Amino acid sequence: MSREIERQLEIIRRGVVEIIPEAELRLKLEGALKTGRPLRVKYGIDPTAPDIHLGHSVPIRKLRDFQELGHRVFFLVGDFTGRIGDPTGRSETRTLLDAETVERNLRSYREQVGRILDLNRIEFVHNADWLGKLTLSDVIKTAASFTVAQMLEREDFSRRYAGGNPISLQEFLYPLLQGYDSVALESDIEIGATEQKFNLLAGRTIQEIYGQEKQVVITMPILEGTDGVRKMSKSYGNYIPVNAPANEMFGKLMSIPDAVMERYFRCLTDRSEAEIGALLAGHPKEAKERLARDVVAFYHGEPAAAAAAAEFSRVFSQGAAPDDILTVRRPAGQATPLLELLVEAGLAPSRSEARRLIQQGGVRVNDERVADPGQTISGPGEFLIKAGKRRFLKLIKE
RNA sequence: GGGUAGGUGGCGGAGCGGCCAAUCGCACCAGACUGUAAAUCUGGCGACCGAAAGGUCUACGAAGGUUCGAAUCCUUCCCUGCCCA
Repeated sequence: MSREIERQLEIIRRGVVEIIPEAELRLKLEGALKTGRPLRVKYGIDPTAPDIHLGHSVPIRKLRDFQELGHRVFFLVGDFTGRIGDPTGRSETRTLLDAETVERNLRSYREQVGRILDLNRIEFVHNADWLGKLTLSDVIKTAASFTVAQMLEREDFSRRYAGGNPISLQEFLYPLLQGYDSVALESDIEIGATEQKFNLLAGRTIQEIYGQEKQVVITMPILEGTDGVRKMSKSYGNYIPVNAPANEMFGKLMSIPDAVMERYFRCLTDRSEAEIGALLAGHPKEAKERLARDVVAFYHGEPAAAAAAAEFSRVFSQGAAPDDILTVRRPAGQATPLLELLVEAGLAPSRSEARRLIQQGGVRVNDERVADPGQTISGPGEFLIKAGKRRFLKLIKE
């Protein structure tokens, strides 16, 4: 039995930042094994952000570990707390989402998360079910367990406070409510990114006031985005969606700086430390290709990953056009103005931009650089238009 | 409630009557270099017209006003920080 516990602990420890406290986790695992009652693992999600990217996949992959170890994974949909908005610094009061929107977001969420773990073994719960029923006395009881000074320990609060930026009082409620969720769920373990640490720990405090056994907190690293510097986030534009097509996912993975390859291996693949070490000791490009293939294979399967790798090498190493390329047909009888074509096909956002692109030598037609923004294309025939490094268009004049 | 400082482009942050579509930094785009990297260098970076020079329109919290002319002055309103209660 202790061997089984060690086995589970080893899997759980992999890739985590902190387990608070690990001794309690061991006890909980022992209890679960003894009674045959699996642990309840909580993970909170925000119903306003249905775009799941590889950064989100880090904690979700950890949930997958728990799922495979036979524990119960709960996805807690923050449909109530979503009204408050997690204090991320740029928070503003969010408009209340109607049930329909929450439902639609959740469907999209499920579809995406289903790419990472088994949906049939996940329980989705909504915190509006209980938070909406709390009385003012309940809220006061919960609020009494924290002081303002404790709240201000939270990094984003202290930073904003020190910087003279606004902190809305309701933001203080967020960790309290998230903590209460743990009470309602009788959570044994809560998983979140390191930036969630304060909120996760609040769960322990609040469970204690309600006389429950405290949850164990597991924090997961925050993955850098494709810029290699800032955290992966949709608003920074440095993210890789989990539902990105294989080729796109591969390309984006290849664009990360070498320095974060190690992080990506650890957070996104199942490679062992020894394997990672060996790969990093070799040629960086090969290591990065391995990384990209591993990750793409996880989401799209090995054949698709191999195809993406081949396509990548063809398009970018050799500068050839990709397979599936946007194609536009125009009558051969009249000259097609290149400027308009670029905008209409979405290769440039505006005519001004398209003009700039041409003036800067960023546009090629059949591999020949275009110098004149007034250039037109006359047919008949096929023309391969390339804008910048990775935007292609095929024009057929017929 | 009183005092005081502010609200400028995706962000930070200059400007404080005309030379401002707005210095600069970040982000972003293109070119060079390369391992499609990253770093670096060069150029660009509101929209529309133009080969270009240049022109037109929309923008500096909101609405009015003063002026030949306002991001810059005045009035009202909205929002925020700080200090005092």
